[in-house]
Amino acid sequence: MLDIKFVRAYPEKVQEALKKRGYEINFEAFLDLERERLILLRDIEQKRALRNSVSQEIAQLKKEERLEEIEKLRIQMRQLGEDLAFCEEKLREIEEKVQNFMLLLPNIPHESVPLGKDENENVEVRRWGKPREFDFTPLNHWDIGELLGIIDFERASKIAGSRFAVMRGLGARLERALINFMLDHHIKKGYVEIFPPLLVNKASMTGTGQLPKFEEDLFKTLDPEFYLIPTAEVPLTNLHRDEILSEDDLPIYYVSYTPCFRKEAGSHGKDVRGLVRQHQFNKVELVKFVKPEDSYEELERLTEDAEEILQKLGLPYRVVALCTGDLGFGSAKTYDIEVWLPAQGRYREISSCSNFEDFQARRANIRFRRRGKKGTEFVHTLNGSGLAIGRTLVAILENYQQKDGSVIVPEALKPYLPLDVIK
RNA sequence: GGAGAGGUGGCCGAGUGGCUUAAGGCGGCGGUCUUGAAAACCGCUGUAGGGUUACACCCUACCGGGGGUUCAAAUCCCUCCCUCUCCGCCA
Repeated sequence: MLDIKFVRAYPEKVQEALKKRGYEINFEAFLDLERERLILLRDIEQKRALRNSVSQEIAQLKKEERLEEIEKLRIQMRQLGEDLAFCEEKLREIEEKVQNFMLLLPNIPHESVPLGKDENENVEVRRWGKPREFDFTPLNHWDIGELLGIIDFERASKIAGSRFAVMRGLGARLERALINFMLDHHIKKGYVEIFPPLLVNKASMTGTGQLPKFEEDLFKTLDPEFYLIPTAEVPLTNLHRDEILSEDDLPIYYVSYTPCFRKEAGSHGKDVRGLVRQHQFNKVELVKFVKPEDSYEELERLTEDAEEILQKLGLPYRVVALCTGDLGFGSAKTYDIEVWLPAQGRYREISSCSNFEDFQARRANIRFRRRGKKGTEFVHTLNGSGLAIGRTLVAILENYQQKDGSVIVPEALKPYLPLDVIK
């Protein structure tokens, strides 16, 4: 959420910034509501002040047993109370409208974010590794997986449906090896491992920005009502919801392996085959809580931490800075890491690292107090995949495949999967 | 699923209708003392919104959420949520 005082004071600045993201927002109705809200608020507070002082007076008169005077004041105050109740109801309605408007405003992009209208205008920042030259036509990962008997899509669709996979034998072990390899890497870099609940409440989903705008992407349970997490970002960021941290607690680094659940509504026809787009997938996620002045430096380091996984695995990749039009709802700046997939002949997203600045912190009410200073400030939150497990597995199968259909196990993974080849 | 207890400021914890603008403690900040630190002592210290150039001052709200009774609610009533304990069931 944006700072309402800022939006109120500089609506044209906010409008202009959001235009860069492709949002055309009219602030007139909002500004009218805000004006009305403040007038009403002042009126209500004055009435409350009057009631409070008269109540004090009544207490005093009661001691002196001046009953007729009390009765007179009571009648007046009953009248005021009814008036107040009416005004308060009206204020509630206005506040709800204002709140709904604010919750639907996306974050303002950082000044360093390239201008652009969609993913075609993202800017490549750097490349690592050289795509391997094949002396045969590389297979798709789903063909490799089926040939090796390590991924079973057919039975997955029988027991669950489309966009699910069964990992079998060495496929399951490879998945597990990748999880442990990534977790250990990040723990060494100073992240604290968390294993959180995979079902969360509505307040948590609102805190990180999935709700109210993206309800249709989420799986939900009935009775009792819970949401399945679409990413560990949700429980991790909400760990400190409604907390006031001390300056000495920061920065906080968390790493977490969790399954993630997404409806993938609106992606019909995209990536229908293979592991790239699933309703359930595993991911290792990084989340940081930092002081505002450090957040852009922390974004660079978080992105590097994710990149190092690909470097260790010897998988070629590139880093792109998302342009204003492709930026996620709550993000002020995002780097995507894209891994090379030889069968598709292109780079595909495997990680997305974002600085939310105080956007999530304001929604989730995550603050900190500076040593020796009065008052509180919102922390900055960041997160990034480090990495998506399924897509990493795809990249390994495709990049390390051999002519005979077997797949070489990358050196860095051998402590976790003590084999030379998967065959 | 059944029975019971409880949710109060950064933390602990008192408070059952009006001198509560929430006692007291811990923590934090400042000071005295000290070569320095600790201890001791003294003072200050909740969050948010509005009025304001102003974290000076004034007002309002906030004691799990929502609603109600009342001139007045942390306190009484209703309702929902959450936590803990015991029993039952269970990986």
